[in-house]
Amino acid sequence: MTNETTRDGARDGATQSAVETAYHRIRHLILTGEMRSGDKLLENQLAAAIGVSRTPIREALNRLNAEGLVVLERYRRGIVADFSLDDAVEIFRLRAILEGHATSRAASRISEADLQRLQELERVMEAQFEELGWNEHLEGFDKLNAEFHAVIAAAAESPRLEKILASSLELPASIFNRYSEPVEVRTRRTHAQHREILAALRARNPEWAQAAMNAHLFSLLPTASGSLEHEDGAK
Amino acid sequence: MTNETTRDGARDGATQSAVETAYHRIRHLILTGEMRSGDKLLENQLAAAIGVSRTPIREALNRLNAEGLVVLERYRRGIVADFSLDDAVEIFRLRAILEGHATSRAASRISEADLQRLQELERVMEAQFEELGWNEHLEGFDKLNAEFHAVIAAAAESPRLEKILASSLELPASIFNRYSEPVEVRTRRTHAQHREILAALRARNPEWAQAAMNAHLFSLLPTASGSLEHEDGAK
DNA sequence: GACGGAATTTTTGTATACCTTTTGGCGAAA
DNA sequence: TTTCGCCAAAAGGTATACAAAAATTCCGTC
Repeated sequence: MTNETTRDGARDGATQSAVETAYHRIRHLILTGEMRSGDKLLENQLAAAIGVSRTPIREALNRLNAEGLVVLERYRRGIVADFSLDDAVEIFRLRAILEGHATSRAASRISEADLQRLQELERVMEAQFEELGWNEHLEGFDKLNAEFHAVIAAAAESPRLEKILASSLELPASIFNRYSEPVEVRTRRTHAQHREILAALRARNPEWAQAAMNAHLFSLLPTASGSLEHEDGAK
Repeated sequence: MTNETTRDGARDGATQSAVETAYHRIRHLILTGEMRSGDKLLENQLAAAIGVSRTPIREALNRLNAEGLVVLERYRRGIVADFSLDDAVEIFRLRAILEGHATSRAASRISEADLQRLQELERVMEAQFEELGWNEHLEGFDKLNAEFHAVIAAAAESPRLEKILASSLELPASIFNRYSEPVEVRTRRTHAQHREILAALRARNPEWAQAAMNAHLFSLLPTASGSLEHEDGAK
């Protein structure tokens, strides 16, 4: 029962702590949609599934609670947070403000190496899209896209800003896809916008970079007309 | 030694949890300057002082770590975070951006009751200042001022924005006073600025309100010339 | 059959015990 | 005297035990 690692993907050199393991595992479950809004998060169950005791599970849940991904109430079972359309809009609005600011700062600070990295990331994203088509490229895309934005956030050289963007303004991909335009519509535009952001950073033009990032994020901003046809029978 | 409450100010009706107690107590120690940057936060010691076990202490320290007030490293003793001038500038810049946005939103949403509350808060702040003078009014001022800003943040009706402002962009008062202009210079101006923000909110003018809040915060933004004469022997 | 409430089970909150790692000191060798 | 390394003490990390609250079940009553 209590062998150390039941099965894991994150087994690098330095053994990571039990709470890190638990945190990333649970977070992944939520962000990928394997656990859906309202699902119960039972400490014992999670502890057994991940192979650690309740203590690190509780610590992980508290972090996720602070990040807004789970809802904890005293003596009540934790549940996966629910994201309404309003929540999605709020998150994108705040992302636009903060990531726009970050991009502006990055324009005058980013290193040549980071610019190369951004270009490489975008190149791979577009190549995967050409190769795999609309839907199959999504799994790889999310990861690469996250790093694209993370590189820019880091280049802003504002640690608190970086942390807020990374931890307080996340949205599960499933929720995002529910409220946003369908992939087919937004993919090509996203690539064009990424290229423009990159160009603005290369030009070291803060205003342009900020505006391009804002345009990118606001174009993704969920609308009531997002994709009403989805309506599956879950509810 | 281990009686439940050695001494406390937060003893309301509903018994609050041990971690809440610990969190608020430790946070207060840091924000008021009773514990200074670099001071060691030993779990056993805090547990004994507050009268709970290590478990809630650890939870509280983790929250404070996420908020940036303490620094935790695996297997290392926690310490009170150090705030450089750059940190203070960063915090004020982000506060200006986010609180400006919040004030803009508040202008078109704030209730009459909240406007009354803001006016009352400002009235008391000014009265205490007139009565007590430059320095003695400070303890009361910090609390009232915090509520003034909190009321506006709440009126923006953006829960994540409110949470970020309340938890990720705090600065210990002692640090603030170290880097900012001396009280005598800023107090009267602060009151005038508060009145202007209130007027802009009353006028329900988002641009004005945002600009007034920005002016308020940027005027407080620490500068290298802040108060260089302090130079005590700590360093 | 539906409703209400008490007993039981489940689940979370806190304390404590145990393990791993760091920290600091002491002594030997250079 | 300094430095290195080892050992003991201290501190954090995790597991487990116990307490308190909530969720659920099971009856009895209407």
